[in-house]
Amino acid sequence: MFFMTRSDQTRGTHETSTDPECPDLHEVACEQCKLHGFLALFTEMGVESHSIFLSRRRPVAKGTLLIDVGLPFDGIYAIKSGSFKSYSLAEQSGEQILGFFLPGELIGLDAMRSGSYGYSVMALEASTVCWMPLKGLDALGDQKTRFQEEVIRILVDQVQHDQRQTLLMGRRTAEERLGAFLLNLAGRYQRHGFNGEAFRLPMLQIDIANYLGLSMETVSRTLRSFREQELLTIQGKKLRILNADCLRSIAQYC
Amino acid sequence: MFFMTRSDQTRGTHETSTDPECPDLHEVACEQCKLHGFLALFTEMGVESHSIFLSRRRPVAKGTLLIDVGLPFDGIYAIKSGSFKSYSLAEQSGEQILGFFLPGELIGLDAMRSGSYGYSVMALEASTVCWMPLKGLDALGDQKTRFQEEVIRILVDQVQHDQRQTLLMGRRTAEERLGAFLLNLAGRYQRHGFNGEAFRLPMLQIDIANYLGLSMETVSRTLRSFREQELLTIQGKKLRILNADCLRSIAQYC
DNA sequence: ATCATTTTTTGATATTTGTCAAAAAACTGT
DNA sequence: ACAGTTTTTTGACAAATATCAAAAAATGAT
Repeated sequence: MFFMTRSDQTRGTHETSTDPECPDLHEVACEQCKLHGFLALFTEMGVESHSIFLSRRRPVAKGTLLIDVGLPFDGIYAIKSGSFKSYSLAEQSGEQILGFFLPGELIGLDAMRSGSYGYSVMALEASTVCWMPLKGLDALGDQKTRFQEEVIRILVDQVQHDQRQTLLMGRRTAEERLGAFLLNLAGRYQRHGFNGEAFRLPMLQIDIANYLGLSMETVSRTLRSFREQELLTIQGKKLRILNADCLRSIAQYC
Repeated sequence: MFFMTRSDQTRGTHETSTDPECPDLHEVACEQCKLHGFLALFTEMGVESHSIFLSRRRPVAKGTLLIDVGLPFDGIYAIKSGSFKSYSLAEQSGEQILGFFLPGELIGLDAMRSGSYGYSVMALEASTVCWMPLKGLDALGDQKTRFQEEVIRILVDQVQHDQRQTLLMGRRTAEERLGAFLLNLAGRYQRHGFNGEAFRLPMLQIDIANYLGLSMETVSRTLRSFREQELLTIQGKKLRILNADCLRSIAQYC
């Protein structure tokens, strides 16, 4: 009671040193990026096909729209560093968060078929992306098959991710949802070569709440409860998972 | 108050005639089935490739496992008639419903990559399926490209469906979830050539509850509320949507 | 560093939903 | 048609979460 307040234990002020193992900005190596499978393929295919799919690096400032709903499909984006949220605007309830994107992940492949993007995508922080126009596929001839295999691989991964996500959202309690959400982020960071125990939580709590179908206040209170159970610590936007096993048992499916 | 009870208005006994427009069993025409795109492709390709993908009709009794978790991938199934649920078994909370499958829909394409099915699939009623072994793809040579385009098309559809589903699950209230669930089913029936206003609800309410992360009792009470608002009627397993606009405004995103 | 703005936290209260128990209704097989 | 079983419905109450209002903390700009 008189030793330390919870605040002293778990939340840093701007003077407190932050977690040294947690990077200030996540930047994925090209080898860890989902675009890499494509690129490796093009290298094998030779220069001419590679030129069709020229990938260009581009910075995106915080709050900028990378994709606006309804824009014609012009290719896919890979996140090099930073993070994004995708959302749609519903008449009645305003913005609805559809998902978050982390370094190494692809945006927009699902718009290939309909021909236009069905959502908007905004940078949550200063970020960089690589862009791949995906035009002139037919010029590849029979090598197109290899390309398609890669597309199928990625789509199947995405189907599995989305289904796990649906499961997550079906969970009842705020603890289950938020726990599963954090473990989901941890797994995605780890899959791309980052520390899955200490990472940035780049989105606002109000966006997490919107995404998980909870109120902002419940997200805040549940995070406090996790801190009090010593499952994790939060310093600013930096999160450290202290007891992943326990968090997993709370989240139930991950 | 003394005219009719709600029960008289909206629920039939076994003597009451059921909705004539709602079929007792949904059976999709081959032209409406997602497998049809494949089949059309094989016809174009000639007999030899068609023989690789020989599709066989097969009845499945109620309660039978079509797929058991962990079984090696041996092809995809298309539902000709009836319905199925997919589920996984979690240590702690038992069965977790992952989704429902209706006539015209495909099961198992996402297991192509991992090589084994990640869930079990059980018939909710007496059903028939078509099976396509998906082996010997390489023998197709450069026609494989056409096949893969079809796979991509289906996977993209599935990604979009799953993302809409995730959205559904993120909705807070029981009315929003159940309304969105029913409209989702309606859309899927309609897409395969059935009446989207009067259709069977082949699954148990307890399975709907499990899937939506609600209690069985809340599902029952919410359906009653929908009946009292004259948004729909239910006679046994037969559902009729009376006021889709209002249901849509309750469900918010559909 | 300071001030204005945004974001998070906290408390009090209302609403929604889950849980438990029991009754009613629907389904199943004979 | 009947009896046993499963499924759905209902009521009472407990638990979880939303909402509203206000304070505290963090962030951003000058």
